[in-house]
Amino acid sequence: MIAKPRPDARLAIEPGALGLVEARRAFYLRDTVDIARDLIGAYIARRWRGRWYGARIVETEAYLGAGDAAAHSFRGRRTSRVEPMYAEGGHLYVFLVYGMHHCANVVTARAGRPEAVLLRAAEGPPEAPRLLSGPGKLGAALGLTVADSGRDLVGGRSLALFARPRKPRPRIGEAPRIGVDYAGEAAGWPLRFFDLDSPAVSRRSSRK
DNA sequence: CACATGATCGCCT
DNA sequence: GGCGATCATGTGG
Repeated sequence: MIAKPRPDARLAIEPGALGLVEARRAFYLRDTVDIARDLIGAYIARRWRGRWYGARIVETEAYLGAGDAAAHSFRGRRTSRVEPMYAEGGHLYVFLVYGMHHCANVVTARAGRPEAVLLRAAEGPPEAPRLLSGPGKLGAALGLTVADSGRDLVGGRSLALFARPRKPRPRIGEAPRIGVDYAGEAAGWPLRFFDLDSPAVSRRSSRK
C-alpha cells in the first residue's frame, strides 16, 4: 500500500491573502546559484482538492549539471529518471532516494542544460516547526512524489512556486552540500544555502 | 537478469 | 558517530 500523495492539512495557505506572487519563467532562466539563493524565503505550493498547501523554503542546494560530479546529470547522463532536468527552467524534478524519500528539485536554466536546485527544507506550522526540515520530509509533507516529476511550475493550476517577498530579506548562510562525499572536488563546493534565522534547516549549519 | 548503491531520517549508543 | 529501513535506478554480464 502506497501512501497517497496528500499534503499535510496544517500547510494550508491562501497565496492571494499572503500577497504571494508566482515566479515567472524568466526567474528560472538565470544563474542556478543565484536562483538557489533567491529561493530562500520563496514558497513551494501545490493545490489539492481545491485548496493550496505550501511552505516557506529555508534551505536549498544547487546542482550544476554535466560538470558537477554530485549532480544526477553529471557527464550528461540522460535517462528517463533524470530527463526532467533537461527541461526548460521552471519544471519540477522529483527523485526517490533510499527507496523511500521523494526529493523535489526546481529545474533551472534553458532547455538542454540539466541544472537544478534541490529543496532541502521549509518551515512547518508553529505546532510542528520541523515538519519539513529535510528533503525527504519536505516531499512527504507536501505530498510530492515522482509522479510529479517533469511537471511545470509556471502557469499551472495545481503546482506553483511563489517568489520571495521583498521583505524581510533573509540572512543567507552557505556551506558544502550534504551527502555528496563521493563527488570529489565538487563535494566541497559551497552550493548549499540556508536561512540563518530559521529553526527549520535540516541540520546544524555552520554559521557564516 | 543480478546486484550495488544512494542529493535521507530517526533512533540508538 | 553508527545503523537499519527499503527499492528504483544504473550498470554490467
